[in-house]
Amino acid sequence: MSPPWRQGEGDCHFSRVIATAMSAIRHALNTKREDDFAAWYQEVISAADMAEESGVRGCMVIKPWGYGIWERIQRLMDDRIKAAGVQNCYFPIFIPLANFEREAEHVEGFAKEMAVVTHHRLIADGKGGLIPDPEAKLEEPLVVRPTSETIIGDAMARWIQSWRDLPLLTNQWANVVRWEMRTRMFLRTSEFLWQEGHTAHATREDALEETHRALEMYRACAEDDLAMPVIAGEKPENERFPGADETWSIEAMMQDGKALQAGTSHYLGTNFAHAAGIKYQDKEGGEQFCHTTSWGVSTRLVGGIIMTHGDDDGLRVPPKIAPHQIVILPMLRDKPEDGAVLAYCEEVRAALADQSALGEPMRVLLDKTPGKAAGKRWDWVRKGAPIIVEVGPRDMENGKLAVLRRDRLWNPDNGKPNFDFADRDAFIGGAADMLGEIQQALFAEARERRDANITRGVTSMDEVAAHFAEDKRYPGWVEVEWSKPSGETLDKVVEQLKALKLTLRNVPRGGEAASGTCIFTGEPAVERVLVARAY
RNA sequence: CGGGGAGUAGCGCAGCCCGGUAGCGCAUCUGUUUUGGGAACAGAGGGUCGCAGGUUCGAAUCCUGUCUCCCCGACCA
Repeated sequence: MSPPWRQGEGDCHFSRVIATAMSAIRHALNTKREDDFAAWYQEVISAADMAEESGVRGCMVIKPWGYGIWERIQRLMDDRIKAAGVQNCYFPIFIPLANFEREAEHVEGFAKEMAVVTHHRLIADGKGGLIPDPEAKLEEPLVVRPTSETIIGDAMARWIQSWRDLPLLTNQWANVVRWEMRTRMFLRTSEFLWQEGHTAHATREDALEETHRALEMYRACAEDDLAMPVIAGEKPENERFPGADETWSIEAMMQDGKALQAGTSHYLGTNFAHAAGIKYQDKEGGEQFCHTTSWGVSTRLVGGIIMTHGDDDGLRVPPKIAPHQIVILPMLRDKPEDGAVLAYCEEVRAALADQSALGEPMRVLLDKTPGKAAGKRWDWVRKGAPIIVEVGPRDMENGKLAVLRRDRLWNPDNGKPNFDFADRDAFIGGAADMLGEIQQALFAEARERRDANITRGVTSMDEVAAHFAEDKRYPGWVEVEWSKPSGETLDKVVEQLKALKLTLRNVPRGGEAASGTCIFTGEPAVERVLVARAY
């Protein structure tokens, strides 16, 4: 089976490059996806200058290009959150230990990966170092938030008295800490950045509606903003958030065929309401517990973008989330005409920046840093700027520009960068459309790849095992019918799958009804569930 | 947290077994010649060899501890 990134591309540009000129192409990265996907992923992060190691286990320094992408995601997501009537708040990073003890499943889920603050002062150890002062031990340890249900639940209990106070719709942008055993940049770090929405409602119906609204918001953001196709659906019981009655997710397919849980939305029932005393008086004067929800997406999305859109030349950033959508590189030669070239570039920059693309002011960078344009070009290719424009003295004289689209980097005929020597005004006039096209092209490519790699109609565990056999490097996902077992029966299913390094992803929302028998239990199937290797 | 691998200049690595002036390629800086598409040549700068102890006249090299990263597993909304 060929790698997923070669599938679903038909006779498109990239395939022809592969066929005709691959050997001639000198890629901007050293590692190819096909040779070592994990090493390639890390190389993209360093080559695109997105993040670096920090010296603290599992924690990273997010550099301007990586953080700029996160800021774009934040901006677009925050707009969607606010449009839904949710208000931003900020809650403390330190949570009293006692808060966590209230919800039994929640404790169990997070206890093993908690950072705990036990002292509030340091003291000299007599050997030139510092130690926590034994005299300054906290009466009650504070945990560094791994999520904020408990502390926000406290606030909700204070803020809600009447049915008139509902629904209460809050969100916070914050960092959280989970002491992970094994970390990977962006995908699983000990500290990460996210948003967590927390809402309280009068009824189960209202809370479920909010759970689904958030899920749909995530689907729309992933697909329309990040150009990352996802499958929205409900998580099986064993994958639920600790303390949730229902957990829903969006699952994205990475180029190596693995699934990435890219966002979750939980219906928490009245579990946290009981734990924190979130109650309201209804219209009849009776006391009721609130139904709550929580939902979040994190910097993990940046990892998802890398593994969805990256190629053997680095990252490709969808225009909607690119910090710079167009980068202009003047060809400077330490000659008198340099000034005129720069002025010409500045005119082009200003003309572009004056316009809108994809509903926002166009983000254009004139890169004046010293150095040859040809060298800087590859830096921007690795970073994945959607459009790179190079301008030399002769372009200036002729009113032209050399335009390079990152999604069509190579000329299939000669294996060289696929420059289009465009008329200046025509390019300026068409730039917004071109950015829209790139956004669409990246999404279409990823969606075709995903669709080509979901296998349906698998009716036995033997078939599943064969499908995910060792020699198949890119098996993608499999959808099977099952009886939705729970408890110990489900545990056995999970164990069976684990032996094949497989996990249950989700039951796609609005999927076809099941008609056959469960491949795990042999009982009549009730729904279809996705099975895949996962990050 | 268990097993394995690694940490030497910004990046990629050699040197370690067998202790004796810290090296190579790329990148950077300077100069010259070039230059419409990832320039060539010459010269130069840059390293407490992850950190802390120990052995030794002498440690990148040997020993102990520790931190961090990678791979496999366990774990992981």
